[in-house]
Amino acid sequence: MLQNTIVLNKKYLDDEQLDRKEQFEVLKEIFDVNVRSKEISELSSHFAPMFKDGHPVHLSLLGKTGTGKTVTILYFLNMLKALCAKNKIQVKYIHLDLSIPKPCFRALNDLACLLNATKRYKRGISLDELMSRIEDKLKPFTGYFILFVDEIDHVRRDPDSFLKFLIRRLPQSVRLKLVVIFTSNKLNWQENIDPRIKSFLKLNEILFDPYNALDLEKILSIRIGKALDKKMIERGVVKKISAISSRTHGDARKAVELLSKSAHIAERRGTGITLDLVDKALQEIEQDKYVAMIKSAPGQLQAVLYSVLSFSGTKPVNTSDSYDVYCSFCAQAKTRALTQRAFSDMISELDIYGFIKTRIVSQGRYGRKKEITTSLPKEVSDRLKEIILLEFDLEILNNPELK
DNA sequence: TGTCCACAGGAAATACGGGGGT
DNA sequence: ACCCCCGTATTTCCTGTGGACA
Repeated sequence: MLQNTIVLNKKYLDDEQLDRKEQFEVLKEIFDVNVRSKEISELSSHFAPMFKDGHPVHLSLLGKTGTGKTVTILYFLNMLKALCAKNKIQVKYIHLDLSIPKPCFRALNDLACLLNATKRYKRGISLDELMSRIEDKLKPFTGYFILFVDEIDHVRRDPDSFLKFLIRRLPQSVRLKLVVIFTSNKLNWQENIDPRIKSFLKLNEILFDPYNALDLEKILSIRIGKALDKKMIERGVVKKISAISSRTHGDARKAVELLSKSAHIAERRGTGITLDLVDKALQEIEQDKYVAMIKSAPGQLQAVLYSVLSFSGTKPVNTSDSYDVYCSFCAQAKTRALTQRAFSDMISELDIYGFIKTRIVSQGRYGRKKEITTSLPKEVSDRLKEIILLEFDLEILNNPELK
């Protein structure tokens, strides 16, 4: 009845804390209840030729974040590996994780590192050199080589040469049978690649739909079984979380996060998880997102946000007015102020992140301006302002603009 | 219809900073 | 330690724009 009885094993609420083996255990349970079974069977038939000495073409997995692309394929590859071992088929797979955007050089370097072909370089070695080292490392190998490139569209700066290497150069210089699995959340990621490479790229596509409420319910139930005390959860909570999540994003990770947050709030309050708490958790997650984002943002962006937010009230502000405020903020914070041009870029960035909304309005004779409105609830914006002041080590700040 | 406001936003130039080579 | 190179951040310069106003 006392607090701390809700969460029994909190690491099962956060994948980061699970080691590989535990992750696979969870996955196995999930797949055992027929979640993603359609995709798994598509995968199976795609790789089936391997058992008849055939050569599957490359594969592209498409779907939004949190639809389980990575997880599913890792699970599948693991099974495949076991199956191959049983059938004496040589196979090796590598998971190249590009979830953090990186240039072609880094991507290749990462790949080389995964193969133990080189050490990690910042630069100072040519792309060509990297490629040859990778090739050399793979030359002795003759079986199937499955390269899982996660988030292919994150290769910035010259993605073509990266693909060219994988699709054209590598297969020609080694004897192994290469199967590349691409992952992307952009359905059209292939559209802007060099047509010459594209014509070489024969691929099969598998689409991952967002999870529906039923799937999410299954996934959540498994987590609950592992992590929480069921008795402390009000009836309908799982259904509610699943419904909200499937409606808004269909992202399993976020659904688990919502569950986790609800549990934490409940624990803090010493109550069970109720339906109301779920709403509360939802709100808090939203708020945390903004806070985390602004904390990790560069100082200039924080300053810009502060100056915009300091126009309390809902009336729109234009760029030059907020720029003035920004300048005085910088003066007090002893920071150098950016140009108006750069300031305007910051504003657009804040718009993209959703801190503010902007709209270009023409006032005819009186010029064109960008109207800025904040879309954040007051409490969030107050919280953000507080944090920014803290970051700048400014305790009190009188708002000179509000005279 | 033409003018002209007050800024938006593109392009090129320049400053900066960190890492590798020597 | 010193210099060079490269990627990124910021500045400088500039062209473009919708519509009220005359």
